[in-house]
Amino acid sequence: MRMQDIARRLGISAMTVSRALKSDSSVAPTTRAAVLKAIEELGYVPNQIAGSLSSRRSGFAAVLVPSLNNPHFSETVLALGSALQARGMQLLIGNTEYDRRKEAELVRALLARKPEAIILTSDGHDPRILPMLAKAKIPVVEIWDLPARPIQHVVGFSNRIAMRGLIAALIAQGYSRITYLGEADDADTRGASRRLGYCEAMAAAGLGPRLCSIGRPPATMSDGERGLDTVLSAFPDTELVACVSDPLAFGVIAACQRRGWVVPDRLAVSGFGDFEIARIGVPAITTVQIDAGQIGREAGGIIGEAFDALRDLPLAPVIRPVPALPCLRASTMIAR
Amino acid sequence: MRMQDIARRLGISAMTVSRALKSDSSVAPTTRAAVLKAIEELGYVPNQIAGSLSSRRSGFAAVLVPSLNNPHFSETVLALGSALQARGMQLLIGNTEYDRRKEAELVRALLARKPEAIILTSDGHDPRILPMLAKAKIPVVEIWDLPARPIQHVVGFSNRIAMRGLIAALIAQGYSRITYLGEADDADTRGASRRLGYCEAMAAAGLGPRLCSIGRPPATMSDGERGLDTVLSAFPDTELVACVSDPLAFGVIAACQRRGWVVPDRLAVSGFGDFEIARIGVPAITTVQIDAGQIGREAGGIIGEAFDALRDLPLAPVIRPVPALPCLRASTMIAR
DNA sequence: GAGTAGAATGTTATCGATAACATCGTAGGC
DNA sequence: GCCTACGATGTTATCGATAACATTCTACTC
Repeated sequence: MRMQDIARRLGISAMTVSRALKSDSSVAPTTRAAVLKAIEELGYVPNQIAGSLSSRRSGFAAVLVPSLNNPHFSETVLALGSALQARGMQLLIGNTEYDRRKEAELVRALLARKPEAIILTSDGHDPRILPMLAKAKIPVVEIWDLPARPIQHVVGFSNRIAMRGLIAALIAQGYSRITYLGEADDADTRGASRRLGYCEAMAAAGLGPRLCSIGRPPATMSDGERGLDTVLSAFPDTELVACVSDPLAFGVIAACQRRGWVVPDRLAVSGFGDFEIARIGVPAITTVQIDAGQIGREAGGIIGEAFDALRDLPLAPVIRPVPALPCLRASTMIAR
Repeated sequence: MRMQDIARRLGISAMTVSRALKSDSSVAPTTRAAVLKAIEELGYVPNQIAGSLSSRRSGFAAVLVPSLNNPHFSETVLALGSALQARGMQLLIGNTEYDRRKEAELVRALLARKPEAIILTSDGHDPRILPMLAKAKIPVVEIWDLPARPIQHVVGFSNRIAMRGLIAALIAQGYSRITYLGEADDADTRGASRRLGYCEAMAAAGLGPRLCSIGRPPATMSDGERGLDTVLSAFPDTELVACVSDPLAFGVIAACQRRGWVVPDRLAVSGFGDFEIARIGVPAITTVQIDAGQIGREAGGIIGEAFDALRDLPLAPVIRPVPALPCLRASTMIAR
């Protein structure tokens, strides 16, 4: 069924049907009512593919995340989706699985759908995506990090500085034998940045780095459970395990509890990200607070601004930092 | 840039370029190589919107889930995405937020994109979506429940029977003062089914229902933390709190631990879904095991079969039950 | 060497909506 | 009462790829 069919049924032209469906055009109220009624009765659903081709507006925005299982990214995607829905846009989600090559393939596949904006979870990108993005001439927003050479707009925070701040705060609490537990894969630059931040904070305090790694990103609770052994065999005198993320930290704590160890008395543990589990779990987990929803909302806002800006006068690149501050909780609160 | 431009550059026709891009057509190897080279050099990205309109194949499948934050649904979506990617299809994700009206709107919006299949998270549907789905003439798969009147294909399990089985197993363990804690909203039929299963199991043992509710779906860990008070004020003699989901159960356990209560000695707790947290948390949580990934993979498989089946001879409706069995763990293991 | 099969490529029409321009009619100003 | 302006609607061309059919041209058969 096409617009033509609706039109013929009412003795009008397809164009009038088209106009009746987009509320801004000038159509007589009675005509519009008749069109909407006919559409309802016939169960007509417009073909947006044809509409997109003709109007050169796909109604899509594309977002690439490394993982959907991570509650943080899903929350960002959720907030972004809501923000864009207000502008009548659908979100196309691509899952890179922390794989740079996969990201490049997805960028190509998604650009073929002519998105009107694209959101990348900042990470080391395959250089080949840059010309493709440039040619697409659409707003690009990188989220979840502050890249050294931004492509265009950015909403995020420095994973390095945030982790450095957390470790510095913990050192200030009196900890010194702090061991870092992260993922094995360096393609995940967010993980690598956090590790670097840890190293810097340790160095600033005159301490050497104590690095362990387990599993591949994203780090899971199960990785944390196994990770405790790794940490203890490499650095038996560890006082505090600084984990790359909250789920990993939770796993380490669970492993401690299975051994009958009290956290933080026997071993302290910190995470990153302020997942719900960090607030609710017992003990509550010391972490870096990130508002994943805010990142999505801000990114949606920037895309809105970019659309509102004149086409010929594109919006100047926006770099919008979001807070990422240490939050000390019971898992590292020890009287000394 | 269009195919025309590539073609002109090589002195061939656009059609040949089109054929070179889809490997099955007959194009001379040298021609194909030249085309691919030119495309690479020029950074040409085909316009899939035009392609879809012409070929009447959108390359999309649409999936509707009540929530993306729920690790279960995101895992299903992930597995589904991988299964469909193998067939070169992209996944369009819609978030219903447990809202039937929203679901209906999304179905309409997504059908306008001409998906080649649609996956619904089974729930009470708005009746208006049925004619729209019928008209779309595409495979429809309902997942995560066994609806009484399936639309077409189904991959899921009976939430009612699964919960009934879990409660029966717990009663067999010696528990009798079992209080149910779920969400307040009945629009979430999966939650309502689980509650019904609880009631049936209690009735079968000659016990009356003890029902509490907290928050709106999806139940969070925070809801669980607050829920303990609700349960105790309504049924102070409760021995076991049967929660509608694992995160809720985790919250209840956390609240117990904050009170210094030992789970399960002072109060036992059960969940539903076998989330990672149920396995890793201490104590491990008694639950109903569901393989969320399997649901996605099976759904993808059915869609594949439906495509392979002749267009005129559509695949007969497939009802594929997945296991959902009780898994007794430490959170209810008490010597009696 | 005529005939034919089939590989390689070109031509034309089409998918279904919408942009851009054209037309018609009527209300209101002078 | 004529003219203008604009509201309401129609017509035509177009978006960019691909299906379907047409056309070459080569290689091989008998």
